[in-house]
Amino acid sequence: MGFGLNRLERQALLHQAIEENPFVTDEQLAAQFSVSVATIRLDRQMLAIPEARERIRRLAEGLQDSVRALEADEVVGTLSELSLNHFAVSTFTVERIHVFSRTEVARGHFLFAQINSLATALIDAKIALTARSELRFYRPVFLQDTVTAKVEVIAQRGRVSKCKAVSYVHDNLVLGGFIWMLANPLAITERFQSAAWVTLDEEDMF
Amino acid sequence: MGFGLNRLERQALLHQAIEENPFVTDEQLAAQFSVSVATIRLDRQMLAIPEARERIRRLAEGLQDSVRALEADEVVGTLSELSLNHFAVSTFTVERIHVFSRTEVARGHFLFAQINSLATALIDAKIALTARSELRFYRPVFLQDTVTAKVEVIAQRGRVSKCKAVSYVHDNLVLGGFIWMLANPLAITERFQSAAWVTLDEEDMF
DNA sequence: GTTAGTCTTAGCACCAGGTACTAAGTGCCG
DNA sequence: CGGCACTTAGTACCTGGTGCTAAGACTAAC
Repeated sequence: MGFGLNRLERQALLHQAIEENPFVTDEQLAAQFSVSVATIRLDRQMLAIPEARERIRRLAEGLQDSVRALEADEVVGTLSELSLNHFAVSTFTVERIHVFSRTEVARGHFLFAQINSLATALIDAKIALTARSELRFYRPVFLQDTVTAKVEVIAQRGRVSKCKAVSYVHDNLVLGGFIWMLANPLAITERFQSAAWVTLDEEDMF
Repeated sequence: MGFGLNRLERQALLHQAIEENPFVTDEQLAAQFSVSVATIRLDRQMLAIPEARERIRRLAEGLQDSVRALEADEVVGTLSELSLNHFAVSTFTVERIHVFSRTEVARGHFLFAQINSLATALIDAKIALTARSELRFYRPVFLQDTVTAKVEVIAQRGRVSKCKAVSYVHDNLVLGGFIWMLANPLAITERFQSAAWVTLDEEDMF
């Protein structure tokens, strides 16, 4: 592989190879292209491609960022309005990872996740968990669409808040229904001992 | 910070510190805990914590894996049984990214995602979309728990399948309810022109 | 053919962030 | 006081690099 290439050809392929597998070392690349390690290093320098350890570190940092973003925001989508215990609005742009590759239609659970995150942020409590949901999915959402969701508290009984949820793409209703949130469930750390949670029955779900 | 600790205290905090920031080097840790680099190395060895470069590499590899998994699978969780148009079972182990960091309780939308993915896989059609859901969340699920979900077609009218959905951790009911799936929606590519989809009304939702 | 220029290579010193091991403290406990 | 757990310093070695210089190979122009 990679014999009889001139410098420009090799550099183009080099770029590609590193993109494909960022974990590859200069030594492996040298073997792959039948040149010396020194040549690979010069090529990398010309192409401004960082060394393997740096490439790996950047990958890992990207991951770190996304994990942190998820932890920090607690919201899928970007929160644009928030009035605690009243209503909240977020927008969410559908990316490649959210769609069925064949049809470019967003998977339903991402639409649910937006609503669910929004409802979690809306409840003014240290901890808020989803207790129930009733949702209708009216229209498919496509790659690149921006979905605007609004969740609104419409009733509250004890620790349970009933919220009305809707989401739109432009003026087209995408999803609508209700989601019930439970604030500060007792004894959350006593795994599956949390009686207060389990005993919520239909009566509590107004 | 970190003065006057004995070995066990220091090792516990060390574990925590590295988990929080996997990019930290032994030198930084040594400074943080006011001990020598050698001590940190011995501690890491005892705790079987790999070196910084290895930690970073694993993070980066995990990222690659997870991106691929999401693109490849189409299913959140691992499909363990599938009888098309009849029932399907999957398991899903709750990881760090799925939980609220404070409480280590899984976010509701991941539980939904498991059910939704399973229902999508279950319907024997080129394309299947979520049309409606009614779910109760009975118990919180924690980090490291393995959730087993079953979705079962209980009725079918035209292109709509009504499915019963449940998920458990061991024998504890976590989530239960119904999800309606729409098979082969017409004109899916005509964005928001898909009349057949929008005109589904309550009548169709048996 | 010679010469100039480009491209490639080898060799060397140096670096961070380690591993693996030995030897020498240090502090506390009975 | 001895003995043991713990900590530290020091050494040699490792990988996957950087940065530099000097030398060789090839080509193209004169």
